[in-house]
Amino acid sequence: MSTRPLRADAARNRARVLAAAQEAFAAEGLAVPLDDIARRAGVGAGTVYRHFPTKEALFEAVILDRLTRFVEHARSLATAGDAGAAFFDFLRLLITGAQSSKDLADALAGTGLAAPGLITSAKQALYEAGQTLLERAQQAGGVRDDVDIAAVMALFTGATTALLQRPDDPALHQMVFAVLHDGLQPPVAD
Amino acid sequence: MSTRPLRADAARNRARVLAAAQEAFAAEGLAVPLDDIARRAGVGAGTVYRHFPTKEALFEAVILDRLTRFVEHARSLATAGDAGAAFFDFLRLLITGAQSSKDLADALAGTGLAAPGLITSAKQALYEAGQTLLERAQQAGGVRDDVDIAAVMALFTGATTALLQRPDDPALHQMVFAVLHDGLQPPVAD
Amino acid sequence: MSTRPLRADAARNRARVLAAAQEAFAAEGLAVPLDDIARRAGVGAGTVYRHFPTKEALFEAVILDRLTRFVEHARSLATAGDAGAAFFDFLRLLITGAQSSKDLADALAGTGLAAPGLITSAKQALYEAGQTLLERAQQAGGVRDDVDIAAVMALFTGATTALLQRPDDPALHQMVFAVLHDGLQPPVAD
Amino acid sequence: MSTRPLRADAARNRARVLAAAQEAFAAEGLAVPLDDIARRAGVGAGTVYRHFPTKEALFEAVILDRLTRFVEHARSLATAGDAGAAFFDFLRLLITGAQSSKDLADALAGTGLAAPGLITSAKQALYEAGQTLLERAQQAGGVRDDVDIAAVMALFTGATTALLQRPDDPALHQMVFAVLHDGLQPPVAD
DNA sequence: GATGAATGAGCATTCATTCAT
DNA sequence: AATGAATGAATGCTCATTCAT
Repeated sequence: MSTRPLRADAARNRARVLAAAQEAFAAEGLAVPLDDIARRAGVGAGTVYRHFPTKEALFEAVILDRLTRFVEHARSLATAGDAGAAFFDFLRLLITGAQSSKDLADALAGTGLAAPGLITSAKQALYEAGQTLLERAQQAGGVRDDVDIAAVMALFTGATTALLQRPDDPALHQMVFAVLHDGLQPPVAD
Repeated sequence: MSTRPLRADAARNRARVLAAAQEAFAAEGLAVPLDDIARRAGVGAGTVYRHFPTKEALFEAVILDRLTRFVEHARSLATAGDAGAAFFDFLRLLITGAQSSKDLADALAGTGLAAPGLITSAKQALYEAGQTLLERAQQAGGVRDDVDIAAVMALFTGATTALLQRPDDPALHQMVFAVLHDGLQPPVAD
Repeated sequence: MSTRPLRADAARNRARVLAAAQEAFAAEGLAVPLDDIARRAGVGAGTVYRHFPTKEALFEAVILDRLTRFVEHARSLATAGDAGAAFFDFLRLLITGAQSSKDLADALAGTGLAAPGLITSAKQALYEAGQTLLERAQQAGGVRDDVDIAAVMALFTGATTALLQRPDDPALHQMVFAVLHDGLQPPVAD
Repeated sequence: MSTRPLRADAARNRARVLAAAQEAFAAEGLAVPLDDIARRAGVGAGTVYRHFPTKEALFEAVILDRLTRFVEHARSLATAGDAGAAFFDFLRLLITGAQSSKDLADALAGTGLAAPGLITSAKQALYEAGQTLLERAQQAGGVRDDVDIAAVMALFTGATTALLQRPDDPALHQMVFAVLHDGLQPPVAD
């Protein structure tokens, strides 16, 4: 009749699986065998399936977790004083964050499998948060008016994917970011 | 009208296999089962292997074919009158061409499997051709001086990857290209 | 009475696979498709691979199992009173045992694929055990001095291979053994 | 209307295929791909099939060719003066000849595929020729009476198979032959 | 709930045989 | 007759998913 930590155990296992999957997907992409993830998590394959009905669902959960944090961060930037700076902070965050994870880059770029509904929603949320920042920046004159959030995301997720191949080249990253930054400036009034 | 091989022209079959592989790889990436490619080509699996000793070799041939055309085109631009325009023509070509092919985008971005030697060489050739155009453009004052060809390729292959998801949105492509174009301009002397 | 796995005892399945492989290899050599072995064992192909990472590993295990028993038997003969009799017991054992198994005959004769390391070691152990018996028999005057264990093994594994084709002819076996037995006697002192 | 060497060409091709197959089978056994044989022979795969309806038929022809020569040799020994010496010459021939050819050893030992009819007949012929030699030797007191040709063949084809693994060890061959030779002697009358 | 063994469809690749040229 | 391209069944092996314990 004692309160055995059943629920706690389950929750802990779920977390461990998620963490292991994050690592594994980030390192090797969707191709990593599910058994590997289970082993990394220190659980049986069956346990993974108890928490996630499908490998794809696990992938979804991993991405969702990451995207949610991005969205939160983006929202927290929405009230910053300097709208232009906030927008570029967001973009830099995007590049930095995705750089360490092949999976996220894939998900954002739409590469890989067809994105399940939840991921699409989360991307949608991210776009909306980004759009808020973009609009504020545009109104503040920090960003040219003739771009929308889709274009911005395409530019940055694309760059992220490309930079993922050269993780140890900060000069390259700097150049890429500089071009994007300058290209997003409003035209010089003459 | 039947799909059976009417005349066993080896060359024709090779071409059909290559074409089928191009389609298939473009549509689904390296993951397409080789049997599917064979079926699309209307040949047996063995025939694919007669022409390409390995699935990877087939992929290589497909990419090589595309890359070679790019390189040729790039080289033909090297003598154009307006160096800046030639450079941006090249970039537009890159985006347009890669847009229809996940495989090429992957290959250029370095995503997917480790690129076999020939592809690496072809990429090298493409970089060199691009570099020539870039340098001429920079000397002509059409492009900022502080970027190198690696950065440019990262920006454009990345954008290509991202745009691949939205093939039917010319406005988006236009915006993306505009940002990259403007971002590559030399700083305005004031 | 059904062939489906009633209780998923891994050990039992492993044993069934091993037994099936023994039969199959004995009957048809290394050429048996692994699926056939799986079918004989009443398991899926994947199960075979769970227990043996490779077809070759399975073969190795089968041979190893047999060889080990031979070695044990040979060693147990090393302390017998009559050294000559012990030696010929060993040889008879070899013929009898290998008779039912093309695979063992192959392995001993070195036919078939290159023997993996473990088999080579086990053969080495068998040779050593045989050598002990041979030397004792030679010292006791039961066997001619001008043969070594390699020659003896060549004679007996060879005979085994040949007799394998006529498993139901005890008279033939008897003749063969008699010739070998007499040929191994020391020269008659006159 | 000239007499083009059609027949001659065909015959030459057949011979080349046979020679190539002999080499290939001797070196690698039945496992050698038919295309390799065709390439070695400098003809197309189709040409091989024009002369031999089946890979197995080609194998059969190769073996038959070898066996026939053995039979001829054996028959030529049947009239030799020293019946015992003739018999042992035959046996030595067997060992020497088969030693260079995995395929023949296989065929004689009955290893490999089920022997097609023709091979069985040729083996039969070889047995008969051997039996003649054996009987003459037994009558001359050169060989023990209680063995038949089947036993002798088992002993020698077996030894051949085993020795095939150690082609560069003449001392070993010598020992093996010595044991068989002595074992075949008639018992010493005391 | 957790475990990890079992399943079996799926994939790249080989090769004997056929057939268009 | 010869060629060698095409065929397609077969094989070893992987891995997402299920299920007995």
